[in-house]
Amino acid sequence: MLDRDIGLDIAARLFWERGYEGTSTADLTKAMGINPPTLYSTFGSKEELYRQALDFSIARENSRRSEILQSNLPVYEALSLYLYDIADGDTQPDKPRGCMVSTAVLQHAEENASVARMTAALREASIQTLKARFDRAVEDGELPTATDTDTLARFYGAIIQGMSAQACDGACNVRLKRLIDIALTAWPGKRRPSTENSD
Amino acid sequence: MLDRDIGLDIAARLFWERGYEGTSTADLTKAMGINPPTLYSTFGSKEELYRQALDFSIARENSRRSEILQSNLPVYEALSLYLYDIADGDTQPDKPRGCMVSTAVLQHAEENASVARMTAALREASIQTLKARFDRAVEDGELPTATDTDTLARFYGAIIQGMSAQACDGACNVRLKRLIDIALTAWPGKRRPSTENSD
DNA sequence: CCATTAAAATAGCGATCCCTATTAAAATGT
DNA sequence: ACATTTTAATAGGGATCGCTATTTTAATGG
Repeated sequence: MLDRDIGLDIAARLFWERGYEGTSTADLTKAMGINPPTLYSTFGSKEELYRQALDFSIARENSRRSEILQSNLPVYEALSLYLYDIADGDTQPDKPRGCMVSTAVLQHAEENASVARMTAALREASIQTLKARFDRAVEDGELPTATDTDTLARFYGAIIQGMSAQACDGACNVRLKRLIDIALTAWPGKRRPSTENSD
Repeated sequence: MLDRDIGLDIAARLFWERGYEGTSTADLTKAMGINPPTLYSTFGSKEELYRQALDFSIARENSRRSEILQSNLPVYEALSLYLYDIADGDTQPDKPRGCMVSTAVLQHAEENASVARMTAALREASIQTLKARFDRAVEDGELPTATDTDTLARFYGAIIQGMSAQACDGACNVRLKRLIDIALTAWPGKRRPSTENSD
């Protein structure tokens, strides 16, 4: 029998690269080096395995990223580092491009609607985490009282999703970070350096 | 035999909703009311049909959107209307959510790599169209000479992709437009109204 | 050492995938 | 009206889908 965490790591990587519908149970068992019955006795079903692989991967990333976001840094600095960290995650060498969650299962066959709801809920949770940090910034006087933190969180959520999409299409680390730098000029009260070429 | 354009319209809608991998040829023939051999004699293959359905749909949208973008309006106004039009397209009633191209085939099985390259090329073309408009704005003195128009185009491209993703997750028209309004405050030289709630 | 439990591998279920050879129906020409 | 061409429908091929019953192998207990 295989180690459960190793299996989840292998599954996560396959789902990450090929998506839920693009990954077959044959792909999964082959990559894990197990037989089909082992997959089903260990993880329940393909959908359950996907859920567990997502949880497993998110748990790993979240410790570092929530540390950045919930640190005592000024909210603007924390957001910057958070976005840079995501850009790095989208473009790791020897890893699939983009984010495993941000752009997963957006289109899908009817039979996979519950899987799509799952990833959508994860994306919403990620936006709510951003919003909560922004709300704290308002309380701390770092942002104007009447700031629309919900829209602000959805704006940076859109940036995160856009970065994932562009990373899937081949965009490199540096290109994503240039994009982040523009997104950060939309921060409330920030003065804009007029977006010029450096070369 | 069915009318070719009607067939493409039906196919486009199915692919739009379910994605390439989530749409089967049985779905397509059933929705068009034809038999499998007719599909293959008319459109060649599933992949060819997808390509033709994309071209067909893009041709329809592009006339209006490139009119907006290439009009004599100031570039900032043109961009605003362009983005609003996309937000509307992402949230049409009785149509699938999101954009048929912006977030299509980001993850995929190996066997569908050529389909993914196709949609990636369409996204890149869309970004280059934006960049070309921004370059013209630089020539016309609407933007500083040293503006990094490439990054600026990729930034608004990311917004477009993020909007599509959030529309797939259920975001409404108004929510997307609030998001656009923030994105527009990142426009070079724009003064930022500090992003407050209107209610 | 044998009986019993637990683990792994094989084999294959019914359904569906994309696509096509073959048959049936309809349209056309003289 | 009949032969010919064109179009549509059926049937199904070979492969794969997610998943499981069954068999084989291995580990454990007395």
